[in-house]
Amino acid sequence: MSTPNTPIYNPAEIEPKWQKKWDEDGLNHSDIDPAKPKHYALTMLPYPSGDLHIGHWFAMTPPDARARFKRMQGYNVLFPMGFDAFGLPAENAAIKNKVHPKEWTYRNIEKMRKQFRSLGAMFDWRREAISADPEYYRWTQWFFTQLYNHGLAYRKSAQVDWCPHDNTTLAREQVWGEDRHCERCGTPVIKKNLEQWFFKTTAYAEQLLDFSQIDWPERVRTLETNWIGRSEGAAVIFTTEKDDQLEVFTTRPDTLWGATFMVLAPEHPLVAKLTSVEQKAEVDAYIQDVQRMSDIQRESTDKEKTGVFTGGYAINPVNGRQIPVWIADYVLMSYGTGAIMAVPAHDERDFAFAIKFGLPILPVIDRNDGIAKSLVFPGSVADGFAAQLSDAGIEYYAAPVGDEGEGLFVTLYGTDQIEKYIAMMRSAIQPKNWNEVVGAQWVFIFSDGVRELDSVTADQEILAKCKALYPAVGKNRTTMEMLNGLDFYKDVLFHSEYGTMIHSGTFSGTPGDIAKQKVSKWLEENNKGKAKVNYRLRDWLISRQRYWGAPIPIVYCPTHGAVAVPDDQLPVLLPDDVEWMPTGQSPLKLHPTWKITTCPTCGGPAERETDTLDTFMCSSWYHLRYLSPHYTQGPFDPKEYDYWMPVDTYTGGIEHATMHLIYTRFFHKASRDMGITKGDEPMLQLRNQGMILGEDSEKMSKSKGNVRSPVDLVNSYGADVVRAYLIFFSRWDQGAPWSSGGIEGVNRWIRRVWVTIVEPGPEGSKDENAVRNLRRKLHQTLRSVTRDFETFEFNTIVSGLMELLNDMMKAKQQGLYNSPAWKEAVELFLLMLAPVSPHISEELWAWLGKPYSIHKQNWPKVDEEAAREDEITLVVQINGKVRDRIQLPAGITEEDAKAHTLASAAVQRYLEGKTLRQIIYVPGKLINIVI
RNA sequence: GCCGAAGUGGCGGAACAGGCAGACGCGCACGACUCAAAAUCGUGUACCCUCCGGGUAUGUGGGUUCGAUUCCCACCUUCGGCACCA
Repeated sequence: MSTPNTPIYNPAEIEPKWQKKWDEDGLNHSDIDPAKPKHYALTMLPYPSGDLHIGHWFAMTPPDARARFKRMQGYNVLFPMGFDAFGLPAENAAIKNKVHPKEWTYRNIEKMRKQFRSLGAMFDWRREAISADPEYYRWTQWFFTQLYNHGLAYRKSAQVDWCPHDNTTLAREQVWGEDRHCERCGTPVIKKNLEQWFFKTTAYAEQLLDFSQIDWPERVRTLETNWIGRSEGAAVIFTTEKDDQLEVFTTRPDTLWGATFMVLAPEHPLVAKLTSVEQKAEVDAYIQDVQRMSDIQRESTDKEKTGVFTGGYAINPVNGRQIPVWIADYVLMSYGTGAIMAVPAHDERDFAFAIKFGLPILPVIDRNDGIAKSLVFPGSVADGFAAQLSDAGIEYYAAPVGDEGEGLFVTLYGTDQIEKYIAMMRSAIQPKNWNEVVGAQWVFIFSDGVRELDSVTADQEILAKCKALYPAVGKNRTTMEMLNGLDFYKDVLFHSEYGTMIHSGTFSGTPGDIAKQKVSKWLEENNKGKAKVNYRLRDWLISRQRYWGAPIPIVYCPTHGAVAVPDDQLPVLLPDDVEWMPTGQSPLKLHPTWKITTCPTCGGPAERETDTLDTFMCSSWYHLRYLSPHYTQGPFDPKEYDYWMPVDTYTGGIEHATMHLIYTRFFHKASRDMGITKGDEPMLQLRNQGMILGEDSEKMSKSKGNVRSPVDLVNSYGADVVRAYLIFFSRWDQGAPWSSGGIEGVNRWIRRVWVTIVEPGPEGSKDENAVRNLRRKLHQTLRSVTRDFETFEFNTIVSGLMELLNDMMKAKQQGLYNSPAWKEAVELFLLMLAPVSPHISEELWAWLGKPYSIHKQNWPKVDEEAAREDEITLVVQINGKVRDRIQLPAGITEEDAKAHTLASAAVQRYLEGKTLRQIIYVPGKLINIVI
């Protein structure tokens, strides 16, 4: 009940009041102060899309609270904010609403800035950076010319991903999902051949895999590691009949002797030269087919293998064997060399291809397990195969598989027979009907013994051995399935990495663990290849065929080619007077005069590059621009850099793991090598927030009508309540669906905080126990809140404060109001609340008559004496089950504790008639009696 | 298919060296206040039983241990990423 003297909580009044005062006083300014340790807290900058949504607030509020906590701990904290202001949505809005992108963008920035202020965040707006400002993109362009001059930016014609909706190319990182869609608009991309600019991110692949100097979440490190996709293997040089060198990359140089054919990507430059006259028509037709196919069709894994023989042959450098060269779309021009040696016996894809086209399969790795030395392809072709074996003079033992002759089980005994078999496979004769095989009956070849089998099912010994070796195969499968199943085959052959080499000339018998190195070494010594590491990571495509971005600072001169615009002519300004044509073409290209310029080298007539830079380039260095957003002598003031960098904590969404976070580390490392930045890493610690969903557990979207506007929430509850709720309602790293009931609970709590502190209560109690209890809870809470701020466990900060307030309310009822312990509790409570809900804590701090500002106060220290428990609740277990709880003094000795326990009535009851075996005592916590 | 993360009440979640499972909040039920409602305050709230008391519970099944949400193994489910990468 309010008395006339107690103020009423009115966030609508106090929040703007304090925001204004903090602004006027420059409370949130961060300036270099060598006397203090620095803390650079960075949070990913938003794109100015229109309004701040609840996701922005969820992303920013806990880091803001943590930055405030760090400041109270005595750090000089830099917590800046800015806008990633170039990008497609502005341009789409321009086309749709006939507003200039610049106007649209800056209007949104104005709006969002205001919304940020109502959140009560501690951003130092003097350090705001906007990537679309010429004073910003001048230096984005400068970075480009630096990279260009150091050979890290280059231009090439390549098949690139093109979004037909947004009319621009995309980096590989911006193409998502199974259907290869545009990260922004969801349209499936198509391939185009275009001259584009790239950054050599691949040159840093190895360094990007090294996370030893940074504390980043495992999840992000894994995503990046997979994305970079390091493969160790060897480059092997085959030669063609026409003496061209044909390099392949393989991770399995130990299987070189098993290469029975070669496959090139249809786009491979040697295809035309290799193709024989007879095969030309077929090859051309296939290449046309492939080009017509979309990426999705082509790269679908379940698609049946297609390909054609070129008519050409390549020579295997390890044994001089001629193998046929095929082309197939499962080999990608963009990885490795666009050519592979095919080892169907030990590679699943090659196997499928060989089966389909009747190419030989030659096992060269032994499993060393005494069962399946080698095993080969199908047959509903059993008869033909058997006849072939006989024709080749091979001795074999055969048994039919199944009751109705579904297949043939073949055993070869001894190396001589196997060699003959291999020779047969090498010869070009193959059963004509192999590619008509439908069923999957496998023919097994064993070399460890002779057996005549009546039927496979009868051979219990083999079955038992198989079961022991491959328990997964034996389970729930009939013998037929087991012998026929591809699983079994895969297990035996494709996972034979560490098997001994066989049928490999002088290398036969090489143990699996050293096979790869040994072959690689031999290749290198004989100039036929070398050990090589390959990465899935591609160079970063940075050209965008759009207007609203930083122009690529390049001029094309007929005599000097691509010339970087000199530093003193930067920025290359975007022209404002542009028109949008319905063709979707970049207005820069259509601008009548803008691209006409002179060559910086010779002064002759030249043309500007009309593509703009990927906006991810702007955001790769924004953390540096914050340091000195108006600096004109360089991208940043070195004095500021030396003080603030590197970023201590970086927060943002996980969706940037394979885009921005890779780019910005690349940028930093490349800049370091160009002498611009220092150290190996830009951001030491990274933490990711989860996502807030709508109340229906769906992603918030306007079309679903489940969007919560933070502005409305602030209007109804005040920023302090919204902040506390965002911190409290879920684990920050996970996110959760929004709950309109949940925020009511926090609203009640904030109001209770106000009332508990502001309204008087009964005074004068001398209850020492009550004082002790209050102080203990207070300092225990301080300890846990401090720890939780450090470790980003935000939700338990608020729940801890809730528990403390509950105890304070109890203490107030007990008559502690206005006592020294009460005053201490109120003071520390407000200090702990200050980072979470900065306005109400400032208001109550002032109401208490304390010096302005609460945010400049030091974070309190835990009084360990007060936090100490002086009584413990000893949990008494009997055989691990809780049977009793005993209150005992905290310092009690083990002996006394045991004596007390055994004396308790509850324990006595259980002990009756039982033998006591053992007593386990955990000091201060628990006693377990084993009987 | 490969890589990774996560499974705890009706819900969000807590349990921070292997030691009381379910803190805190939402929701719900009952009560106080009120003519009434809202607000506020109080009490209760995992499940089962024979309700004194006992039993079962942290995705499932095993294991280690005096003792497991926590460690180990296998499996199931969900989510995220990659996907013919040689």
